Amino acid sequence: MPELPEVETVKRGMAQRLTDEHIYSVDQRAPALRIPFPANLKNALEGRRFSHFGRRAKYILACLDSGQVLAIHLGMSGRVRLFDERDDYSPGKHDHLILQTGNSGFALNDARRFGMVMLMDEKDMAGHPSFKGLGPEPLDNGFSGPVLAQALAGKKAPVKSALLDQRVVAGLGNIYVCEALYFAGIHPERLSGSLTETETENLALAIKDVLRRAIDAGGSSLRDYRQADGELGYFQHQFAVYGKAGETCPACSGDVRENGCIKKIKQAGRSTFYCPDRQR
DNA sequence: CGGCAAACCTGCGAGC
DNA sequence: TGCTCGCAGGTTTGCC
Repeated sequence: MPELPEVETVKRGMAQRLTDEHIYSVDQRAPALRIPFPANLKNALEGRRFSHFGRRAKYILACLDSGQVLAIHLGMSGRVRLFDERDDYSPGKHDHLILQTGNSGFALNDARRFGMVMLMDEKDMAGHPSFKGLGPEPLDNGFSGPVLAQALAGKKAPVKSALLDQRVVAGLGNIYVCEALYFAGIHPERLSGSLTETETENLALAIKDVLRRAIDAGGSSLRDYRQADGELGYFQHQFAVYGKAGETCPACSGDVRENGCIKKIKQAGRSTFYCPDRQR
């Protein structure tokens, strides 16, 4: 399900609910998701307190008072179901990990089991294989047109594929790459290295803008903490091109045409949606 | 080295 | 109604 905005929304829901909560039980109901659960998970968690929550790329970082971090990746179908009454939760299908705290708790639900749960010392995180090669956080000040241009320079892959590469920029997925390219007016098949300075500037701005708007939409759907489960928030109803093949994009909506402008193609095995008239 | 397809797994909607 | 097919928001591996 989740790309950066959804993961950020889930993280905020968890932070709101679980910060300073003490963990008193860990129920691991499957041996593994995409990778095995950490062998010492129960021991490492029980009795600890959640000190704070963070996010890096699409990983939720649940930080413990022990100095360790529980890093959760939701894969394609992962959800975090928060609950608020102690012992008030009966496991459902695909609930693979259930964690109870004094006043709350959550179940990690993942039908496809593409998700991951890892445990590491906070101080070792930066060097961990899953984090070492990650590119900049797109919403950080350090991410800009020139930084993006640098990362794309010399790459032969189409810009669409390059933006999915977490080493170029962290946290984007198929949906928001399509949306950002649309708002930047850049054709997804353009070669990465061929973008002008103006185009990389516009692209960096479009990435920041579309992510911010999606997080805002997710945040607005968060008034009920139960919606902190990794589903696309209301923003999915605001996609300009993603999933809209054959429909008309917002910029073309004033034009008279028989068929919608939005096309769907495959790039590196992934669907790309774009408007040939507005993306060059 | 870079880029791409395949694999990991289940659920869902479309079409017959 | 029920079956089969194709497709799905991610990451990693292994092959060219």
